[in-house]
Amino acid sequence: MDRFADIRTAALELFTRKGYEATTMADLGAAVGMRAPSLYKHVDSKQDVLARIMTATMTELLAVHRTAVATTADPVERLRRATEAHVRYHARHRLEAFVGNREIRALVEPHRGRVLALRSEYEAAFRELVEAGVATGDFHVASVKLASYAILDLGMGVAVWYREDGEYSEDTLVWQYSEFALNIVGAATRQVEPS
Amino acid sequence: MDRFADIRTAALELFTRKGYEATTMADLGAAVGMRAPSLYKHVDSKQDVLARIMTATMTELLAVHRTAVATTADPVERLRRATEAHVRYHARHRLEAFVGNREIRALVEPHRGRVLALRSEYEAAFRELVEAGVATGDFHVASVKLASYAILDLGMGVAVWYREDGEYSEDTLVWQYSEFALNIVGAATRQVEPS
DNA sequence: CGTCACGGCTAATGTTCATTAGCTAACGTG
DNA sequence: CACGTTAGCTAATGAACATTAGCCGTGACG
Repeated sequence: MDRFADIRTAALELFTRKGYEATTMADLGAAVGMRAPSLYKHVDSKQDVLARIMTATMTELLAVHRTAVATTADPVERLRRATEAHVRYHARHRLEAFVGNREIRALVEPHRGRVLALRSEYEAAFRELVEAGVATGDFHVASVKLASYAILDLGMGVAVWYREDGEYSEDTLVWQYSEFALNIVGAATRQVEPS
Repeated sequence: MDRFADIRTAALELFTRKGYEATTMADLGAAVGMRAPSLYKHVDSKQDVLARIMTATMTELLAVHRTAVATTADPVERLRRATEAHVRYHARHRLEAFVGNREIRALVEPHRGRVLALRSEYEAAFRELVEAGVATGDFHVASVKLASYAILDLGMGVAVWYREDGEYSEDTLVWQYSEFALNIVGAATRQVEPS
């Protein structure tokens, strides 16, 4: 079986719980049942593990975003789907998203630059989504940039506190947060009674 | 002059930029113009620096929150003021807020427990604010917890990207984000034309 | 049945740190 | 003008860590 997949999974958990710097190769080895030096049969370096996780994550996130907005032109629906994809990814892949957001500092060039570029691209995509809705008069915001940042930040938050076995199903969460996003841009479609 | 204040300031910048683990006592010393060992004339340990920063920050945040909601009983106004205080604090003390949010992992007991308790208290306060508005019918949310998390997350986001010399004044930001918060709980008071 | 690559191990290396020891210059106080 | 205290320094200490070297059992394949 692919030992690298195990290492990657263990690294996700450790990087999330202790952080990249505080995670030792011995920790990582122990988590997959081997000694630190043996890890080097599967990865180039600790930095390599982080870099692979982070680039894959950002690429994936960008991909789900593109898929989400691919099949409709309506600004409201585009933003809804993009937010759904955003929140769903941050819930379903919360460790990846968590590490991806928090450990950019630990990433070294050239990986750092690449990941930051992907992230800018992702942010720009949301900004354009909001802009489009403003242009059609569907959205009403004082600042496109602030509104899109706010929506993006919601996803990051989810990655921090969401638990698969927690109080909320992924769908409940996704649906609720999309509503929040539409509320933020002033495109509320319906009001919900308290539960 | 109080050398500790300088050290604290330098530590804030370094912990934000590189992270606690990646910051060395030599870095910190260099930032205030002394060698690493000399720092120990002013602080007990590296952990001590972090602990002092984090407890002070959480205590302060709780204090501004209490002041913000102290003088009105109207749920809408209470949430608005709490959000304003929240966002304003995260903008004005962005380094403190950033470190306070991100370095809990690096904090060791008993500080960690204390800071987490303060944070729970803060979160609970927001939850109660939303709950009160739902009770009076001013707010309309499917889940009090999700809505209050979403609002709290907005502040965290601000601490990440806000720059004092950036595009937005503190007031613009605070005002906009409070609007977002009220939108999130379905208590929108006005719509704003695009800028 | 030999052999070779794979994937593990222990031991060693060299570095980086936080922190401690112990020295000293400056300075305020009597 | 002694003198102790403050706040800096260099040197030392001891631990932790990423990574490399080199060894060995196992199992696939000829």
